[in-house]
Amino acid sequence: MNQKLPTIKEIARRLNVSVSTVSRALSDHPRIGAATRERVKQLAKELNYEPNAQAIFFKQKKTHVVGVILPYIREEFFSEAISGIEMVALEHEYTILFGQSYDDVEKEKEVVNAMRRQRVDGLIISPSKTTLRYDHIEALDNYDIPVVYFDRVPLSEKANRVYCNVYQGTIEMVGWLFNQGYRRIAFINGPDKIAASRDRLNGYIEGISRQKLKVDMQLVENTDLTKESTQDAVAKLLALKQPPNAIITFNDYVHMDAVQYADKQHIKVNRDIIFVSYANLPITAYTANPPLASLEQYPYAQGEKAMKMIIRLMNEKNAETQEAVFLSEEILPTLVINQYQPR
Amino acid sequence: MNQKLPTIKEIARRLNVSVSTVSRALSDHPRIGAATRERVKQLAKELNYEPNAQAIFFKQKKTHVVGVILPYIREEFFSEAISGIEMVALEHEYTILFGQSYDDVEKEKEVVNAMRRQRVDGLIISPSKTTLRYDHIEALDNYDIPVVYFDRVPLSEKANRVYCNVYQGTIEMVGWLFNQGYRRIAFINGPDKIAASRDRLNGYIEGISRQKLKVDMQLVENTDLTKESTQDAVAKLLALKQPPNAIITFNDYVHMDAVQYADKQHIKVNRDIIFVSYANLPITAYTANPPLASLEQYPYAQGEKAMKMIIRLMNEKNAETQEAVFLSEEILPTLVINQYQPR
DNA sequence: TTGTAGGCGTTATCAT
DNA sequence: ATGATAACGCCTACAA
Repeated sequence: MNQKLPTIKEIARRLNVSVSTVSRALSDHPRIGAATRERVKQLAKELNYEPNAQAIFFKQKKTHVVGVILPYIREEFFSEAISGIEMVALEHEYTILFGQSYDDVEKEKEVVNAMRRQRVDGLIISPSKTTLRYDHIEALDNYDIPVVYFDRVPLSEKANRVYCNVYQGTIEMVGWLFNQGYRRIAFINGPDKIAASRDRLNGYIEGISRQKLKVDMQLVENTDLTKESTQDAVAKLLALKQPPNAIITFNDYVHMDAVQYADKQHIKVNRDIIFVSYANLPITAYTANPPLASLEQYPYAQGEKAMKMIIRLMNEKNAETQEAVFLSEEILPTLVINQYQPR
Repeated sequence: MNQKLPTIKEIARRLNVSVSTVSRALSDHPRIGAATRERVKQLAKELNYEPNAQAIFFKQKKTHVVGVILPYIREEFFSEAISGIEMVALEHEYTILFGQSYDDVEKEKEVVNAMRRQRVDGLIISPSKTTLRYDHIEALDNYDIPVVYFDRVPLSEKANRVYCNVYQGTIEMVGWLFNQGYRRIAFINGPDKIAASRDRLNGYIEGISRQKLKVDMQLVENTDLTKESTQDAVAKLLALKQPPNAIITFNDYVHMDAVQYADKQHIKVNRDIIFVSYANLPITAYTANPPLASLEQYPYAQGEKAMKMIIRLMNEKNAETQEAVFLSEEILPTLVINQYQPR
């Protein structure tokens, strides 16, 4: 073929009617003759007519594009999340503009601006771990671009958020460890500025307290999520006069670095010290020492919810309604116990 | 703010000049007075004017959107690849429309059609493993949408392709195994319909032959890439009268399933039988039994090349030039030897 | 029930 | 050097 794509104008010309007639016929407008409607639809089908989405979006001042910014797509958690986003987007005929921040706030700014210039209708973002101020994201408000924070949500409630309640999950996790007989429960938390870490810590403290144990802050370390930092944290815990017999790690990636190091230090992972974690990534099933338990955070479901939320916000924007009401959706995690024999 | 975004029309109104003057001033058109140019640029800056990409693309009949369809983004190989694509896209102000086929040809058709309706300017695709016919993709030719096949390329040369030369890589791999003293080298290949498998097999046969060994097809099994199928293949190899002492697997995911099964069968992985693989995924470093060697295929670089190729094709399309010339780019893989002690 | 015309933001082609 | 106008594809208020 390679001929030009048919337009309503072309159909109108061939049928000797006006473009508006064609437009109405194709959109089943009530005030149109049944006969003409069929003639138009018939020819449209023959010509393989498809409306030009670009033209429609342009006229409507919409792009039907939603920006999605994630730290690292290669992390299974985020690739699952974007799959959930994609699924809902496809159902609603939205398109995903994809970008990574590589956990770098400067890169994040670049990508946010690129998306603004592309006039995305909305943005779903899981901010980088170095993002402490949200100015560059909040600036989108000036452009009427709604934003949904996802998984890594700001502390402030003045934002639309979808996240997993790791606070509750952590309490449950500590309770489970207690019931298994563990009393010296350590925690390798993430960067202390981010909400994900704060929630875990609060859950940990609450969980320990509920078991009438004393919170010992010597058992709490932080990692900036690099391998080196995680290993430092493990080393500090191992060097304690009374080392822990259980270690909770920030997520499965931290877990993998932690147990790799522990293994090198001749610790029998999940026997001398048991390890539990967050995320429950399928890939851990293949690793030498999977976590004995991991908190499933349902990234796919989170992605779906985030996309549904942004769609709702984009529609409300049209309606020009309310005065700064923020949406929030919480997912309850599940503690998944791994069935396997530690070596 | 929340006011409407400024347009050239608005700037023109305020400056009492015509829109065309503004347009020319902003685009540094030669026939424009230096004074007016500065006045316009000044005001544009004050108003934070940004050209409406939608309007420009609409007029140019371009979307500046490139579709990318991958089987599974959660596979590290593909997430690396899309990162390479993203990087080049960003540099050239292209946007990525993202979709997954989940290795299902029907889903792939859906996504391809969705992208066609969105009028992507080009498509980069790594076809699903169940894609045997390419009609639905080739149909894009009728819409003047260039296609670049990526990694999993069709056998036919009548397509634009970016791929890794696993044929050469496999020869090298077999040579390395031979030099290490292994003589019974088995191969668990992928689905035999896809080019990736064909190339590996040819490389294997050539590699074995170059070492003056006899090709024994009993040592060659196939997997459809599911865990079960892979385990069947391992089982068959183990059941041979003369089992192999080295096994090459289709990729690191197949490797992981294979060694997990071998381990259950009380094989000492990488001692009784050594395992080598393709992809060299970082995640394997955390697994119980990483491949002793893995063929690095540089997915990021492949992604970059694919994006550059599609950009070139999209530009040529404009020029309405040549008669079906197909581009092809090949990346040479590297055999990476893992430094670690098998258990 | 159908046609006409204007507009979305921008660029290009004519004029002036 | 600058302005007026048409055009891209579609929709819609208004007119007939």
